[in-house]
Amino acid sequence: MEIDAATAPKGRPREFCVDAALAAALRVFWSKGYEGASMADLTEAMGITKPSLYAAFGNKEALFNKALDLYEREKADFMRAALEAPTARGVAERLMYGALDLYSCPDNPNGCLEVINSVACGAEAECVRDAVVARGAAIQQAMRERFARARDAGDFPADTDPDGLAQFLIAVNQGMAVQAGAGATRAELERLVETSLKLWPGR
Amino acid sequence: MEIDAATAPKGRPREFCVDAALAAALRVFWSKGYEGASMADLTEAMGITKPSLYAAFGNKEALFNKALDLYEREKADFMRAALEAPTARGVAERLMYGALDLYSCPDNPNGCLEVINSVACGAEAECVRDAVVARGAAIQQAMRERFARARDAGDFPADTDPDGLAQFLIAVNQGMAVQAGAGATRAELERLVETSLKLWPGR
DNA sequence: CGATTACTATACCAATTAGTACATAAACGG
DNA sequence: CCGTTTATGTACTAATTGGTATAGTAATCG
Repeated sequence: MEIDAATAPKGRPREFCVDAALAAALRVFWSKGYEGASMADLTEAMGITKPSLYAAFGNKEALFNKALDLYEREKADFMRAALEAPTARGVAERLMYGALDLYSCPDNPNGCLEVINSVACGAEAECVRDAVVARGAAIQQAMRERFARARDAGDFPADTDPDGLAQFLIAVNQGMAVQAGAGATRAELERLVETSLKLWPGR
Repeated sequence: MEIDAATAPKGRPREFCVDAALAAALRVFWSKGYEGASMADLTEAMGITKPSLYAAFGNKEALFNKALDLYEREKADFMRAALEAPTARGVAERLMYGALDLYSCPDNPNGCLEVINSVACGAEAECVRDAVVARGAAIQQAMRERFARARDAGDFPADTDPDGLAQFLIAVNQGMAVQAGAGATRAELERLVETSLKLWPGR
C-alpha cells in the first residue's frame, strides 16, 4: 500500500489523454448541441472507441456535464471575471467584449454552449437542459447582486432598476450568441457590442 | 369536367383538417425544435398516422417549412407590423411588446420557433436551420432599411448607427426568446422589455 | 353499377441511436 | 512467472429514427 495512490496506477494504463478527449468532446457539443452530437461524432472526434468513452466518462450525459464544467472553467470564465470590474459599466464592457471574443473566435465553434443547450429540445435532452439553465440562473443571480452593489455605489442614474439591467445585459449576450451561431461575422458582433455599450447608463 | 375543381374532390376525402393538423405540428416543433420533434411526436399530436402525414405534407422537412410559414403568418406577424410604426421608438416598442406577448403566452410553447431552430444542430437539421436563418436575415434587412429612414427623419441622436440599432433590437429580442424558453416568467420578461426601452435613444 | 381516385391503417424497412458483453492486451504486485 | 486489475477493440443489443409498401376503404364520375 503506497502513500501516494496517484503514482501507482494498478491496471493497464489508458492510451489517451482524458483532458484532450474531453476538450474534443466539448468542441462537438459546442458545435452540434447535446442532441445533435451522436456518440459516433464524439468517439470520432475524441479518437477513442465507445467502451473507452463509457469507461472514462460514464455515459453521454456525464460526458456533457464534464464538458460543461470545462467550458465554464476555461471558456466562460470571463463572465465571473467581469463581475470584478470596478464599475457597472466596466462589468458590461468586460462581459460584452469577452463574449465577443469567445463567440467569434475562429478556433472555437461559433456561439455559446449554454445558449445552444438551453433552448427547446427532445425528451432525451431535458435533463442536461435543466442543468444548463440552472447555471445560467446562477450567473444571473451573481450579476444581480453585483449591480445592487453598483447601485449603492452610485453607478446608475436615479431611476435605474439594477435587476432589470442585469437581465438586459444577459439578454444582449444571449442574442449575440444566437447571432454568432447563425453565422454573423465578428465585425457585425462588434457593432452590436458597441451599440449596446453606447446605450449603457451610468458609469 | 367542372369549372370549379375545388368543389369536386375526386377520391376519398381526407378525414382530418389540414390546417388543424398543421397547427398541431407547429406546436410540437415550437416546443421541441426540429430535431427534438420525432415523427411519432408529430403524428400523435396531429391525430393522424404517418402515411397520412406524408401524403398531405411530403416529409418532415416540408412539414416544418409549412409550419414555419404558419408561424410567420399568424404568430410572428407583429415583427413586420412593428416596422410600420411612425417612429423608431414606436418600432422598438411594438416589437418588444409583441415579442413579450408571443413568447410568454400561456397558450403557446414559450420562446421563439426561429430562435430555437437557428442555433446549433445535428447534420439532419442543417437544411431547416439555413431556412430559418435566411428568414431572420430578411427581417434584419427590413429593419435596417426602416431605421435608415428613421435616421433621415431625425428619430435618432446625431451619432447613432441605425444598422447597429437594428441589430441591437433583434439581439434583445432573441435574448428574450432564450430566457422565455429557459422558463422566465412573464413579469421577468416585462422587466427586460421596460429596461430595454428605457435605454432606447431618440424618438 | 363499375371504374377511378385518393385516403387510411397495419406492418414493415434500413439506418441510426445510446449503451454493453466478451475476449484480449498491458501494466502492476507478488 | 503468475494472478489481479484495468483498458482496448470487435461485435453485439434493443429501441428509435425517418420513411414506405401494401392492402383495404370511402368517396365521385361515367
